[in-house]
Amino acid sequence: MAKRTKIKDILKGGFEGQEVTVKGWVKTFRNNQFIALNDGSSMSNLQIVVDFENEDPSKLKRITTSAAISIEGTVIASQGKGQAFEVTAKTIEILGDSDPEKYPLQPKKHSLEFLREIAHLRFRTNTFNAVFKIRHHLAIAIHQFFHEKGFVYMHSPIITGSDAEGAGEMFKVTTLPFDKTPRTEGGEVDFKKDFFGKATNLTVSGQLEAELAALAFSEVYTFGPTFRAENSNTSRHLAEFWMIEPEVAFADIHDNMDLAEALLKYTISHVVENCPEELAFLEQRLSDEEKQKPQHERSDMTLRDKLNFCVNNEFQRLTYTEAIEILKNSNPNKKGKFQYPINEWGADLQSEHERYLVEKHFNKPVILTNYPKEIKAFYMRMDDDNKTVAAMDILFPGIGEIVGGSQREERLDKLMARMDEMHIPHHELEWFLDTRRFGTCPHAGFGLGFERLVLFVTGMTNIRDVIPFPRYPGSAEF
RNA sequence: GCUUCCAUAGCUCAGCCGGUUAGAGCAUCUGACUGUUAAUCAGAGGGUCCUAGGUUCAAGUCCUAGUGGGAGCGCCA
Repeated sequence: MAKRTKIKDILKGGFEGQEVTVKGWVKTFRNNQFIALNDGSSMSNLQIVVDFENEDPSKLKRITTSAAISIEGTVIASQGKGQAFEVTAKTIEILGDSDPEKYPLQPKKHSLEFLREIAHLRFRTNTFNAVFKIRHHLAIAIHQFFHEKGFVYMHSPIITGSDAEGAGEMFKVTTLPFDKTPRTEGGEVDFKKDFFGKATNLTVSGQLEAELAALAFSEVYTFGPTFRAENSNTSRHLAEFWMIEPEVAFADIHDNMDLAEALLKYTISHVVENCPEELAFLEQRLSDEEKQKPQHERSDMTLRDKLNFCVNNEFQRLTYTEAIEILKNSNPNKKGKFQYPINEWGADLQSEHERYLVEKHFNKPVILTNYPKEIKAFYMRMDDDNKTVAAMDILFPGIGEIVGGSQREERLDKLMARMDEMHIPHHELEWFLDTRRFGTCPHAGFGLGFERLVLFVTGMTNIRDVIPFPRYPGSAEF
């Protein structure tokens, strides 16, 4: 095949006067003369100038929106105003036709809901080009951050034999036939006959496995798909999502907060530096959206303002107890504006409370720590007061909880006592308890929801629009 | 799972108090134009008004149920 020059490189300059071959998909074909060509290397299109008077009219008719074409031609300084360079076509080859009567995308704004229904084609839009480029850069930045710090990237299993991870409903993994499942004498499903010889599920968290590795490598992280079979119907939950879970030995909750804050700032500023074109586009998109909203709901910060603000300011750290005091004395609580009024210590915080703290009271990312033990998981380290645990949640404006983590309970007796209180059978987790038997040490970690980070950085509002093929209740298309 | 809003052309939407043959912009097709920038201009085609019941002389419009979608809530990352 003829060597292809990427459109991104041509637009950068330095090709003037050269013969090139470019390939891509037609965005628009104007005036029977100008092709806007895109190959995905850049959000910007390359203008191809066609000598229509000397070109086969039947071929010109096949240059339709989203047709794949190959052009040989010369790079010249553009005679038009919209771009610095363009290519005058010498030969045009149609690689793949696109029937304009049937192709659903037009050169105009489409609703995100419509594009979600044609997720296989939405990659060809500017918005999703930008979103998935940023998603890529965030993933790379995460690996880079941990690699530079000497963390070991650990692959935790996707199929798990443990049903005690405690992070929600799980998807069953089985090869047993549904119509005639083998039964034990007691009438229960006999999982001894199943593929793994036991009941298995898709993982809801790689944390417990990451802890095992952390107590050997000191610093590890996982980054992989995670599954929750919850019937969650919101703009920030998915049934299949990607999660980053670092786990660090010889670290306490403060080290944990420092790590999470540094990770978020590093990845966000990586995107600010490396994706200026994509951010500029999404910023414009967002401000157009905001113009549709009533005045009081509009944000006075642009997307890049928000990102820079987040990078340049300390996250607000406070304890659950302090947060309850603020909420108790807040105007909306006094005026009865909260759907769930805050009366006493111990109440679980609702999203209206989190939003008040983050978006109204502090107006910046907030790290909440030391929650009551009753509303947190069994593995979190008990504080000296025996009432709270060393948990930490990071709350972001517009997103809510983006990180959930804790210092882990490293003391065997205390850990087992908590398991008993929460009715978690020890035999399921003997392997986990072994880490507390053989060289236990203080350690901490957290889970970062990757799509929630992508949501924040792109300024998108529905999590289904920041993962290529979203899975949620009632939907597993493509 | 709960609350609430929505469903009319390929897309985005209008359609008044229930009353004639359901409209617009964009897209598509035909023609014109030929340095355009979501090109422009002229014309044409395009409808199971989500589905099923019901009320009524008459339903896109009102009622009930279902389906699908959005937003909010819960579960959480």
